[in-house]
Amino acid sequence: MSDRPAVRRSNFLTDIIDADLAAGRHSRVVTRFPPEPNGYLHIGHAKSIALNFGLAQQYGGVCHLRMDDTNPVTEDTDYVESIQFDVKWLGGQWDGEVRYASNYFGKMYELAEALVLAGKAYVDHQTVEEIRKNRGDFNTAGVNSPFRDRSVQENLDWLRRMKAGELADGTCVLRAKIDMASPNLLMRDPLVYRIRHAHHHRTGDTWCIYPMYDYAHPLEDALEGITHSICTLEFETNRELYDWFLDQTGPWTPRPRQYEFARLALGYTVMSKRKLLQLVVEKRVSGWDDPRMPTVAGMRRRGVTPEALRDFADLIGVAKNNSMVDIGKLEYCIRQDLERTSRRALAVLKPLAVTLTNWPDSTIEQLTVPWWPGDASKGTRQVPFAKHLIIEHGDFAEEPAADWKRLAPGREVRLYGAYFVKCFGVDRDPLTKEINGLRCSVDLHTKGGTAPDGRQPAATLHWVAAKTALTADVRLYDRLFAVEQPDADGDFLQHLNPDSLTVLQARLEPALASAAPGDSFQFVRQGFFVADAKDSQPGAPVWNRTITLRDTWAKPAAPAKPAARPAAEVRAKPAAPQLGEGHQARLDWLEKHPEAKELCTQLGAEPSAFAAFAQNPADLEFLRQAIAGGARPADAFRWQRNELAGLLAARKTTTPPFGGKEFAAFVRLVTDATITTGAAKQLLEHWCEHGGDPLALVDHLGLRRVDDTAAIQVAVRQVMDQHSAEVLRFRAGEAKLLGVLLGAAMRAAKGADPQTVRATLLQQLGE
RNA sequence: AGGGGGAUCGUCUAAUGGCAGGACCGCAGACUCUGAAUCUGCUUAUCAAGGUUCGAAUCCUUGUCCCCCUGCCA
Repeated sequence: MSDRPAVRRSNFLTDIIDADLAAGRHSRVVTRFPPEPNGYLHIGHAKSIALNFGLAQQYGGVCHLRMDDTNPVTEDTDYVESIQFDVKWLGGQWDGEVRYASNYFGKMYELAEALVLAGKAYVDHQTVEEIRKNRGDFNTAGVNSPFRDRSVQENLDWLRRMKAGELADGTCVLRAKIDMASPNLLMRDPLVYRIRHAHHHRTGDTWCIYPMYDYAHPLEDALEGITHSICTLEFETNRELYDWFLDQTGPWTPRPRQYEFARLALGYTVMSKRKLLQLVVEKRVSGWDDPRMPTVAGMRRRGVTPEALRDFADLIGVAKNNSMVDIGKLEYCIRQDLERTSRRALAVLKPLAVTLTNWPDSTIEQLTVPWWPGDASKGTRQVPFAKHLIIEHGDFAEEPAADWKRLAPGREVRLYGAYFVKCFGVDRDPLTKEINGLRCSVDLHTKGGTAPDGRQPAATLHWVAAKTALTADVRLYDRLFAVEQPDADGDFLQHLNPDSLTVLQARLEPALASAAPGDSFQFVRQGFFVADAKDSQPGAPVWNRTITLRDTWAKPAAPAKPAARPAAEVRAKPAAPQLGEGHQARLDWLEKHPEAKELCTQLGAEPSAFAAFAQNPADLEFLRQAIAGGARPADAFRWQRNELAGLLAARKTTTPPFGGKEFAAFVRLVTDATITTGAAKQLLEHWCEHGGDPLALVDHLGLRRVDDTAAIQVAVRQVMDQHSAEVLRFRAGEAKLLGVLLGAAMRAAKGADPQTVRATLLQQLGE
């Protein structure tokens, strides 16, 4: 995607892909970016684009660009164009042609008929309200539709009439027959097709029924051979349905899997399409590409580069945490890129006239100034210097503060690329008394900015010559919203930043007249500016400020930092264990189950914790069998609860691949000291994965306990030799390195007792 | 209430039972023809309580807090 050295990104998705590749589930990675063509792409999409295209690139796979155009009433060809443009601009290179969900309408319909034939879908004539009402809610199961048990033939007839256009919008829908009592509301007979007599931007009037997202999306993925279907967190609940539809229509090779990551939330802006649209419609901004908008088009016009956006995506990473990204990170990426790519130019935003009293009236000197500071080889331009100059109003103070470095009465400064000047007089408007001009002298021996005597002024100022300076519109943009979370409460519009746009008539050095639309410059000491691509005229660019320079001196614009959490408040939190109502309920449960209670007493287990465990009948029975099999009760309980449970959870199951009796044999291995605890964990993991006989596995895996102290000493010695640096540091006082050394020693002295190894290590370390 | 997710410096994110790391921000200094950039250094974190383990951010238990799900949108 870019020519930068490929960085190895590591996140939960690369972990999954690594595992898939290692296990041979896929031989190559196919991802997709599936926007709905009903709006402009924004920076959140840019994150998704970087992710999907980046993952494909990182693994040598491909990424598809697919328009998810299943709802004809909101979608449009114009959006299709802008989306393609933006994706390309961001550097996304999709595999083959642009794809469209609508390309698969025929296949999707065939599969829907197959669903009906298989008795897995039915046509429902309930009204919208009835469907909603009968779906139930979080606490109550839904009720079956009266049309749920229609015959296959009847369903097929109705479906074909829907497709044939015989029915008006809303007459009926096709629903999947799943489970109206599912705790996941999406599984309560979700809609598959609805009737929409609407013109589709691609299929025209061919169809009058359109598939719903939950049905269409998995099929689009499967049909395209997508391996990893990556979407945002709010679709987690939809995954069960995604899998259901694929299971009912498959088998598919490859079989796509859906994974979810946290969408981007950025401070001082809004990201929802609805709110962005509202800003446009209500003319709070000039359009989708207003430079203050977080849209890709807006940022492009603002002067943000695709490189900056990609760097930003890399910087913020990918995870499942709901997070709010500090907008400063975006600003950092923008500055960092522009810093190394932009030419430097002189422009004065708020003018203050300067007259050089010792400069000849009519002399205009052309100074040659490099576009890149300190590197004339990359190009120079002529900058005229004359008697009447303009400097930045804010660069002069009549009564300077103690740390003031700029111009003041009696002080000398350097003019960028030109001469040293010294102020000796201030002119005022006779009426307002405001300063309207400075009288200065110029040191003619400092041409180019260096003094023969080597003196260095405290400041270097930007400037232009009054007579030759261009006058141009410069638009100063700031954050669109005044608060970090505009949509946290109430109406987000009330948080609009009234100062998000300021238009100035600025004075520019003449060379800037030839800037092409889209050209970026750093206006020295001001910020990065781009010639607007829309409003610039040939020879007369209009400028947008992309971003200011970082300013560590005067920081009025810096947002107040949220105060650090007061430590006292943290400590004030009650340290006492909080026992919820579940605690008492579990104790009550134990009272009602004397057998379990007796077992609990026998184990010496904490009653509430044991009850929580014992409330699962399968787990309790497993434990009973283990005890019956001869395992010491407390050990059986501990190993089952602390170790086995975790291993099973990691394998997404609850039933172990062996019975309680076999488990007892395993537990006895530890109790009778045939193997150490550490070895037992290894054994258990292997056993869960591959099955077999635990006793045989002990020798097969070489886990039998080793008590040979001589062998342990050799192993420890070896480890110390291999980790001499750590040993040195440990001896120098870094006690935490004992863990590293001990870990290595444990692995070397396989099967040895940890205490013995530890003692041996400590002893040798002390020598 | 039910279901699905999540909790690590102020912010974002690593560490897959063995040295809590990086980046942004901030602070201090150096350098500077941009109070920028660059360079150097520094401050700051495992939601809580128990348990398992030689060793826990990581495994187990119980809590706490946050997000998502009841469109014929995607």
